[in-house]
Amino acid sequence: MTNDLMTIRQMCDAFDVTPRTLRFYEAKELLFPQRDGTRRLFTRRDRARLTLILRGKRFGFSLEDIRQILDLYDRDGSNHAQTLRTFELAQQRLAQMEAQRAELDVAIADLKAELDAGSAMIAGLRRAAE
Amino acid sequence: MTNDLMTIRQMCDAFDVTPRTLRFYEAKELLFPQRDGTRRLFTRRDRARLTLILRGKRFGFSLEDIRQILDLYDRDGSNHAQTLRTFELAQQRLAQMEAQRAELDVAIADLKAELDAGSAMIAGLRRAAE
DNA sequence: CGTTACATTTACGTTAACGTCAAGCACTCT
DNA sequence: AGAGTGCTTGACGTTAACGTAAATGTAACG
Repeated sequence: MTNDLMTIRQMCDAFDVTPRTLRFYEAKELLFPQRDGTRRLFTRRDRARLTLILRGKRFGFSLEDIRQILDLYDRDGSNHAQTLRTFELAQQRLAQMEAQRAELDVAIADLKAELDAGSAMIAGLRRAAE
Repeated sequence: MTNDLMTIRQMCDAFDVTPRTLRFYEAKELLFPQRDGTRRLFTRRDRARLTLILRGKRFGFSLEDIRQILDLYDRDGSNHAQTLRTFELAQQRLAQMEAQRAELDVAIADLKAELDAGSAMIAGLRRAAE
């Protein structure tokens, strides 16, 4: 079986992050590796948390958002209200992302239109430059 | 007819930007207002440029990108190669935006899936918190 | 002339998520 | 002992696009 404790390098290789990132996450209290003297040893719990952190980032959550969510469960892993809170955050984030996509769609459509229209944009630039 | 020269406040009202923004754009050499003593007076040319700047921002261009494009036409308003260059930049930006939208679509789909699947994410968070 | 209302320059502050040194300890191999 | 490798803790640097505050000017109104 895989050793339960991993060095910083093993973590970096396994999750494709830099040592700086792991130390940064520890400083931000997202991870809590054990110590062997001065060296960090990451536990199964750290790996589970890191997995969630990276997933959260893919969803566009900030590290601070993620830390808060993780903390909710640190302090009370069985509170149903906390679970609901997490759902709410996820829903909010989803709404944000969809709004962002909508804006992006408009911008893409506009830009395409200008390119297709025979360079209205270019003409505009000409005028702006005199 | 509208006065050809506008004060900073008239510009702010007309374009919905702050004075700081206009001064910032001048510092970045995107605008070149005239002076009445110490005060700025924005010309028709400045207004045309600002319109393009704001349009460029909607498309996600950085101010530096915009400045470069504008400069191309400042230095040579009739060079066909410059026009092509602008097209290229626009096309690149379009490709970026579409890639970004694709990523966003994946993230949205993933997040929806986790929410719909009966909180796989929540379960993961529980485990990560122990 | 005093106040009000805008204007100006200068310059530090903000935000996120790390990057990039610098200096030094700990172990191992030879 | 010396060399090499890897880990550690600081601590400042980076990026974009302004925000914000301080000190000052000046134009018009009454």
